[in-house]
Amino acid sequence: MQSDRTSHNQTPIADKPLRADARRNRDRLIEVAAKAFASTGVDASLEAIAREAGVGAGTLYRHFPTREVLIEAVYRHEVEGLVAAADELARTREPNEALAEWMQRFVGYMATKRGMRDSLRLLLESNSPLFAQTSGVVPLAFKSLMDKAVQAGTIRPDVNSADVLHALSSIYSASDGPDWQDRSRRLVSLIMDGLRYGASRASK
Amino acid sequence: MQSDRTSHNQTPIADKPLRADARRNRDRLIEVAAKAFASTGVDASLEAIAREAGVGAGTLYRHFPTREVLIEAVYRHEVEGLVAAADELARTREPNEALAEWMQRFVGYMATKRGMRDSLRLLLESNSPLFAQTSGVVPLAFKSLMDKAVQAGTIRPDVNSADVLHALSSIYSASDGPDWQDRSRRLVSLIMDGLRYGASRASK
DNA sequence: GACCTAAACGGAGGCACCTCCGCTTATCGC
DNA sequence: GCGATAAGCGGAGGTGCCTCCGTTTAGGTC
Repeated sequence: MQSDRTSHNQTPIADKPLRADARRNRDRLIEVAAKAFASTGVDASLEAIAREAGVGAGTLYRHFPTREVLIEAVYRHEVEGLVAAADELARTREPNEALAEWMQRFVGYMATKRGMRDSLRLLLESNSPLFAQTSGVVPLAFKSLMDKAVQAGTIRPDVNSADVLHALSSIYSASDGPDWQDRSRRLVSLIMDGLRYGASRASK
Repeated sequence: MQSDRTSHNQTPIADKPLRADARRNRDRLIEVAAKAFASTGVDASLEAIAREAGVGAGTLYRHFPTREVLIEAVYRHEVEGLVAAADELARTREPNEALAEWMQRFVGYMATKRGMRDSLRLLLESNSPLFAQTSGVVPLAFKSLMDKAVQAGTIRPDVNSADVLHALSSIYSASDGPDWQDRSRRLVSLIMDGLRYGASRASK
């Protein structure tokens, strides 16, 4: 329970025990920033974000000294959300259903984050430490969902999960027209049907 | 004298006939900006530049809508200056002397522009149209100076001008210590002596 | 529950960016 | 020279960035 006898709590990613109010403000800032970045883009006014979160500019800058740090935090939060959703679905739904649902969420999620597209791409290309930490966890979570469905026999076993994820990402990239929402949904369904095709058990 | 009968003066790089006051302000802005960029770096306050040039912010932004445009203009101006100096020296001095003098100027010039180093490198790497227009004129001017000295017999003929220019650039890059000024001067002299070594005629 | 202190807050203030628009002036035809 | 007028000027103003520091408060101690 307690291992902080020595004072070297400098673990690479120390989850320092923030004070309750600090943690509240931090979370709220990330939440508001995610919305702002998604709609306005990553150039959204930091002061506006602070204002909407109900804190002063000083608080924002204390938590996130630069815009980049805030962007990273938002990205990390979103990734965690996707993984958590996968876990939750895996626990509460049938494998087949969980997979289909998560795929829809993934594309919908990506599409709403249009504003962050460019900077995320930059982040991925740079050698940011963030990437090392979050890289791969989404594909991993997705693979796990697919494996479960394969085991249940509702989708075919001969499809590479990375390929499917890549396809989903492409859909997001192409989400530009006025009706991209519906089209994306249909495309995802199509992919899901492809997975079902020739499975050992019919899936509803 | 006048070829503007038709209204298509949209040459790629139109040297539009600016009004006298506009041209004055423009030149003054470039001059001040060059100094500011060299000392403070390319992040120098644009408002400060406008103030020092004795014009309003509006005037600066009308001439140079973005910081990048201003940087480009400064760079272009500097390149033109170097080329003009080469022409002038070639006309008014002995080939041998002209070459030595220009080399010293080149290094001195580069050294004072430390603040622009990074952004210039960026400019060179990017596919800015600026580069296509100015690329090569400095090496060309330098080669011309060297050729004249070779013809006069005061330097040896078997040295590649591009190599020498590259050496001069290196000196500039290494100009970091407290006495870089003197050291640079000595290094340039050394290179010049190397060029003289074994020339057909002794040069003073 | 009272008190203490380090942690956290938040907003005023200083600086910079950039735009907008009423005023000034160079230039040209007469 | 003398308008006319388009070109140019410049600074006020609205916004955003970021810091600094006096004030507030969470969370532990007795």
